[in-house]
Amino acid sequence: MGEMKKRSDCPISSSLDIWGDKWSLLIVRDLIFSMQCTYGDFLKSEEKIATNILATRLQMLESNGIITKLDHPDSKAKVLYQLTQKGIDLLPLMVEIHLWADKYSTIPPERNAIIEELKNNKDEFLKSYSKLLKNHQLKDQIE
Amino acid sequence: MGEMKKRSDCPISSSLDIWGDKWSLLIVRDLIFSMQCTYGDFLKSEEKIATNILATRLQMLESNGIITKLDHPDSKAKVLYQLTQKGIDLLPLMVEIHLWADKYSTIPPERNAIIEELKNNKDEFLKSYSKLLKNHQLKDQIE
DNA sequence: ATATTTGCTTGCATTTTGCAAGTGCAATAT
DNA sequence: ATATTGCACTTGCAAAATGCAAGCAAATAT
Repeated sequence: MGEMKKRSDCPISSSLDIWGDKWSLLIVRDLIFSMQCTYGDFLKSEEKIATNILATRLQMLESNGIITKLDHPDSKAKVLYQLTQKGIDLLPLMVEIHLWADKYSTIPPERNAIIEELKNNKDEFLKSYSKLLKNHQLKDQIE
Repeated sequence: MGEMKKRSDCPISSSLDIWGDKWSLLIVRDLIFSMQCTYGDFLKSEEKIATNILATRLQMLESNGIITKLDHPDSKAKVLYQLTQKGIDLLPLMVEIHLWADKYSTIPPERNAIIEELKNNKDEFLKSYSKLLKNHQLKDQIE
C-alpha cells in the first residue's frame, strides 16, 4: 500500500512528500500539544478535518514512522495515537513555524506565553519539551 | 483576487494556509539557494513543477508578501523573483527541515557540507546566510 | 522580416480533498 | 439478553487542486 513516490532526492522535497500537505502538520501539532490523541480528539480540532482524510493521513504518518497507534488503557474500542522519536523531532520545525507566524500574523493571545518563552530561551525550551514528550511516550509503551 | 481563507487562528494552521502545499516551499528553497530566479529557472528544478501551478503559486507567494518580482537587468522579457524579508525569515524553517531530513532519510552527498556546517554552528550559519540574502535583495532593489 | 525565447494562460484529464451517510465492533444502559 | 450508544473508521459522490499539453503575446535574437 504505502509506496513512496519521491519527486526528487532533495531533502526539502523528500520531507514535503511525507508531511507537506494541508493536514499532516496539524495532526502533529495536536500530538505535540496533547501528547496523545484519540481519533475523535483529532476530529474535534478547530480546523475540522474530514474523517476520511484524517484516516488516510494517520495511515500515512504511521507508515512513515512519525506516529504510532497504541491500545487505550480504558477501552478496547479506543485507540491512542502518539508521536515516535521521528515525530518528536519535528518539534524544532514547529517552533520555527510558530516564531515565523508570530512575526507576520496575529497570534491568539493564549499563545503569547509560549511565544515569549520561545523567543527568550528557544534552546532550553526545545530541550525540556522534547524530553517531556519522550518521557510520556516511554511511559505509555510500558503500560 | 487573493482572499485568504483561514481554517483557524492557530499560527501553525495560518502558516500552512499560506505555504502548506506541495510546491510553495520548493519555490522558496530555490530562491534561498539561488538568491534570485526567473520563471524559467523554477521550471528547470528537478521536481518539474507544472507551468500553470508555478504561475498560481508565484502569485500566491507574492500576494502574501513572501516574494517580489523585479525587472531583469538584461531584458524586459525576463522577470526576476526574489525573497522579501518575510521570505528570508523562512530560512530557519528550511534549516530545520534539512536537519530533520538528514536524521531520517538519505541526503544527496553534495549536501553533506551544508549539513555539517548546520550541525556544528547553526546559529552562526543562520545569521550570516540571512544577512547574505538580505544584502543581495537590497542590491537588486537599487539597480 | 522571421524565428525563438520568455512568462505566462487555457482546456481538459486525473488526483486529491470535502461532505454526508453508513458500517462494524465494543462498551454501556435497560 | 437486547437495545443503544460511542468510537474508529469506510464508502459514495461532488468539488477543488494538480498535472499535462498546447497556445499566445511581447521582447529579443538572427
